Amino acid sequence: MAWETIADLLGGRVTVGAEVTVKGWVRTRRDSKAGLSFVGVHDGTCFDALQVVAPGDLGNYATEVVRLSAGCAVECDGELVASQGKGQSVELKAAAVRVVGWVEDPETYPVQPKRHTLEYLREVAHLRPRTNTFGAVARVRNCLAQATHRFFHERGFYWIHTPIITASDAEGAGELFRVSTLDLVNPPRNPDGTIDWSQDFFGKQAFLSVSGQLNVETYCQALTRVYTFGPTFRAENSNTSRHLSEFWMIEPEIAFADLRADADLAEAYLKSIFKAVLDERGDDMAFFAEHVEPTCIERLERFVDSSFERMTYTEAIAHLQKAGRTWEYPVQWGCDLQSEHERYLCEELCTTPVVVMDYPKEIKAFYMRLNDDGRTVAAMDVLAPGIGEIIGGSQREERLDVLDARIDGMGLDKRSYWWYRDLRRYGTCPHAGFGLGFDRAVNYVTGMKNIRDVIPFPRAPKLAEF
RNA sequence: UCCUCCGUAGCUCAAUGGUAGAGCAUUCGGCUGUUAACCGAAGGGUUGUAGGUUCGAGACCUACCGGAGGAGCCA
Repeated sequence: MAWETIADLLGGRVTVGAEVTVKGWVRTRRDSKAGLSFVGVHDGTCFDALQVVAPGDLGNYATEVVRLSAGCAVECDGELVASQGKGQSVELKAAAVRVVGWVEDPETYPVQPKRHTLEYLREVAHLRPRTNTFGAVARVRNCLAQATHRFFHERGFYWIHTPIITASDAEGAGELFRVSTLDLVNPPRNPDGTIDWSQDFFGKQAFLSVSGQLNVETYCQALTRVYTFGPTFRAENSNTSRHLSEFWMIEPEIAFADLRADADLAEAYLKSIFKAVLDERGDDMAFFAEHVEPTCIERLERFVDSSFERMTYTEAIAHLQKAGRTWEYPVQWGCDLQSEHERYLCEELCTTPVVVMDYPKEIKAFYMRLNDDGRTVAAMDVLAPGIGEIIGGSQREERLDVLDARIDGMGLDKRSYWWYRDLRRYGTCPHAGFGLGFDRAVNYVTGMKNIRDVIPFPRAPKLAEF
């Protein structure tokens, strides 16, 4: 008998009348003393469960079938038949139900067939994928990841595997996790008492990468269109619903391109992966719309059909000053946009994602290209309702003299960037790119409020149990 | 890291400073081609931890631990 997935059985890809085997985990059991039981079986291949009808004349009916509880692993053989009941089109008329793995203490099985809080489920992260919510998140997350690779592949981008261990805090993008094999209790020391990093594994200080951007720029300057997609690490003591210590970032980089082309790419990319979710994960999105965020489907549909609002930083400041309200953080040209400002722009003023471009150079990174006005850089942030900054990008400074002036001006050491500066010495060209917080994108799509609930095993301060 | 709120049964939550309760789950019984089924019964507690106030603390005070929301940092 062929082993079929529940997605294929419920999706009409197996003909009614076929003899099949199904393997999965029990969600619910309802007994009919008329002599049969209904067992809801999930295998995670789609949102819905398969109803397995177990007749009372099965050899193990009294001894095993009626003892099935949530979480048990089973294999069921039987005929796929049209359902007599409501709620499902087809069901499995079981000829055999084999219990592969029992739940040893049903009373304390952490995932009961009832509503659990997301906070509680975080404490049982090894079992939460068995719930409707986390199964749906996992499938949508995968859909977004596959759609990401498809989007870039179809446009001639190459996926570059940038390193996870890096020897320099190149970007200055935050606190770093140190990678070291030195003895913490008794490290080798220099004559002046400081730690002698030359004796460490890499012969110098090393850290987990906070961004693949600087590395991927080198491949951009050879392969034209490239991107990274991998884990990124920040050791900041951030305790919020939108920060993780380990998160996944997508960073495309395009040569012979300016900031406008960069914004165009960001918009096309987001629309593409959101459309994939609408096309491929209707079952899961229907669940999110019903139980998590009622507007999540129409929000995506509107997103795919409309265009981003675009404004300059200077225009954004003007909008905020005209908003007719007092801000906790006063608004004036030159200040960084705070959460309350970003929220107003995308949630109230536009009610759509907004691209803010051309920020003051003082509040942005050294590698962003200086505009002709001499006071702004070609940077952009894409702000999404409910999430905040989902994309940060820029056109890169391709002129060596300007780049050097920026490095000096920010008090950085040019020698640390020798290979990055080399790119400007050998065939430099305009180029641009952005970083997308993948997990934040999953939040936006699903309507899930906390970033710890859209990554399988969240890492955050004091959180690394699983 | 800062501000605010929260911590009671396996889970979700009640309980004026005065005998710790309900729903779901679990076990047992009844009923039914059932849909988070339904009806009845039973078991289940060092109220996050450690001190303190009080005749008496789940409740009030202090510290710590854990969680949530907001802020900062950012993606």
